[in-house]
Amino acid sequence: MISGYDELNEVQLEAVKATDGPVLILAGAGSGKTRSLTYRIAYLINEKKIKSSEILAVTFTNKAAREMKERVENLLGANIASLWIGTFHSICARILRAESAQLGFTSSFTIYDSDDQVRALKKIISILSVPQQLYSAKMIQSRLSRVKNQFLFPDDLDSESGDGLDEYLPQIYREYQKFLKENNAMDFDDLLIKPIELFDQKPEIRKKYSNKFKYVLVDEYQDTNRAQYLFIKKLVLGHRNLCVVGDEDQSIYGWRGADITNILNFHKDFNDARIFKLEENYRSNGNILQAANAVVGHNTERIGKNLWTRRKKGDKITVYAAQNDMEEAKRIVDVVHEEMYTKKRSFSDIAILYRTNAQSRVIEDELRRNAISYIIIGGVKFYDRKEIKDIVAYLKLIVNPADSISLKRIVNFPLRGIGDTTISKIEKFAEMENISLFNALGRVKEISSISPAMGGRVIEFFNLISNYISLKDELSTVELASTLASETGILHHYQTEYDQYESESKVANIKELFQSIEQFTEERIKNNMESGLASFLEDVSLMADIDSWNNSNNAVTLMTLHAAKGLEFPVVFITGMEMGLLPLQRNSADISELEEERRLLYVGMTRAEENLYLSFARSRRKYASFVQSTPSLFLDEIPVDLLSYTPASREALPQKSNRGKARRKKIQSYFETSDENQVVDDTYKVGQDVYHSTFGKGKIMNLEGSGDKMKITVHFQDEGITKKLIRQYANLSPIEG
DNA sequence: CTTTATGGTTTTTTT
DNA sequence: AACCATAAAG
Repeated sequence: MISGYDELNEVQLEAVKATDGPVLILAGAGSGKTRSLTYRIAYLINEKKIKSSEILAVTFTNKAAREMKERVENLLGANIASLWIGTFHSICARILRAESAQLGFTSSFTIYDSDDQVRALKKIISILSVPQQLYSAKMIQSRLSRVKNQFLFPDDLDSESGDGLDEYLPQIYREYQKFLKENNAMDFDDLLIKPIELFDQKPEIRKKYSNKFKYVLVDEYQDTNRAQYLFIKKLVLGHRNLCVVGDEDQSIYGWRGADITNILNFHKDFNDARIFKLEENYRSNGNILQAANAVVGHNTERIGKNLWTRRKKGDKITVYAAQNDMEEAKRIVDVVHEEMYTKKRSFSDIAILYRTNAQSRVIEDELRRNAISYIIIGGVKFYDRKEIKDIVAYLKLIVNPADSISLKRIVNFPLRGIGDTTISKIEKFAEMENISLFNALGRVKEISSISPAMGGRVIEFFNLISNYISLKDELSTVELASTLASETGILHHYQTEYDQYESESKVANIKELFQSIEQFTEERIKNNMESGLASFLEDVSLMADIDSWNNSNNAVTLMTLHAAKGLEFPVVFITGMEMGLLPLQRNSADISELEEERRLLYVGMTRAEENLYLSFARSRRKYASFVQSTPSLFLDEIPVDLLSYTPASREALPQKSNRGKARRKKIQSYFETSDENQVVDDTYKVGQDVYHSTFGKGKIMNLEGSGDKMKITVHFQDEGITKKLIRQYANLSPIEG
């Protein structure tokens, strides 16, 4: 018997012991969800004598997986290396590596990130001659990803309905999948889809995994999408030992295809499911919890729960109204100092949250000026930096020579005098010969339109990579990476091609990469796991920013509200509480999107243990100019007696409005009256004459959309051209008469 | 054929 | 302000 079950409350203990059959744990914020899950795994192993290799636990981040594993090991006092625990993506990747041959891939397939996807799509779009002006590759990528997350295939798509892109989508989808297969690559979405396909096509493989994983646990179930749902459903077919944990109020990934109905309808899928509600919050002071409850209580898409705490009420929530974003940042710094001196906080007790990454800049500047150390999660990811991606692309090509996206990324970097034209010729040749682009490089001499001099350069590159391919099993990953960086001249390039400051930071990043490879290898070897180059690359692809964060750094943490999920801090700032920002403008018109914005705020508020500071700015720099804004309607949803306004802000807050219809009307009117574009909207009509500074006089042919993003098609007589312009940037002026 | 300059376009959240 | 695609220069 493991000790410590007295750490659990009654409901938690019941939930831990309900091991067999479907179980839904509705766990409010700070209700000891992780603790319950941890004990449940320990209980299965220790009391029910289930082997750790027979348990599958799915978490939302790799960091959560690592922490949970450590906690279970501490409870058991034993190593549980054979427990499968990780994100959907990493678990699926692991299955796919093992079964890749069944799907016509090799086990060293490459995982394409969204940048790679866009590059691939660009190529396909040009081949299929999809009107590029109308649909950017980026837009198509997100559309396609959404479709794939819903486990839809080209044939499932209705090419007639919706906008013009639907006409092309099935075709793009087919070509894109074909391209991926030729490159021995899968994208993020394939990682989820392919296992399901495999389970459907080969029932014996489904059974194999079903039998292996006798107990399945899924955390953050409210953020699963359809593909993830199907994967789990097929996996537990037969034994049905499935335990899902989630909180519908914390569902914040709808935009990524997460389907809140997965959790709302769990009891319909499994009608004998036992449901446990964890409603006691151990994290936040009373006032904070009450405020958070009040906010999320305005939502309709919820099961509903009554989250309560025995903790003291604590301080009121401070609301600060700043003139502009700089002042907001200054105020944050003041309060950070105040918290440190009066309450003896350390930097690591403090988190500053915001809706969009762009907001961090001003705050960072102010923190730096005041010598407050901070770490920032998100923004430009470490592995997304150019200098890192370049080296990683070399490594990817070495592991998987079929990967033409990585090849094209580096074939002329550092500059080798091999340009686009040459590559297109080789690509054409590869297609004709039905060989990979890499193999075509080796046969460049057979292409008559390429000069011998040029061919020589190509061969040199081909030999370079071939050499590394044969070396890859002899050298360790670090050795490979560092030799590569100096031999190819990448290091030299970054040392010389930039100004000193930039150059130093880029070189430092490259060194950091080497270090993290070493760290990874050590860690993996220690745990008796796959440690080679391929596994490092997979780790890199599936790594989230939060995964490498640890709170032991003595620094203030800056991150988006999304990234804050699952974390807790004594002191939390939520900044930019303005209409248009939180809720974000484009997510405010649709009621269910507005509700997701509200949940996002709820997630942020419930991160705070003792002190919560909310702030907004009346004016904020956006792009290159200042925009005025009004306070977020969400502020209005917090009972006034829980708030303490900084003096200046009281008059800036909206009047408390009536409940019900009046309030909803108010939400709408915010967008009707406060959006000044609406007022200007009748400036532009079809047929209207306009003037443009570069194109001269023109006539409006068509209008699409509204507001800043309105697309205006104008025919310019003088130039004899027709252009589609976005209002925000177009700088058109109407001509009277 | 490659490199550089110019001008047009663009920011939501992320595995 | 920064990034990308295309056009002109080398």
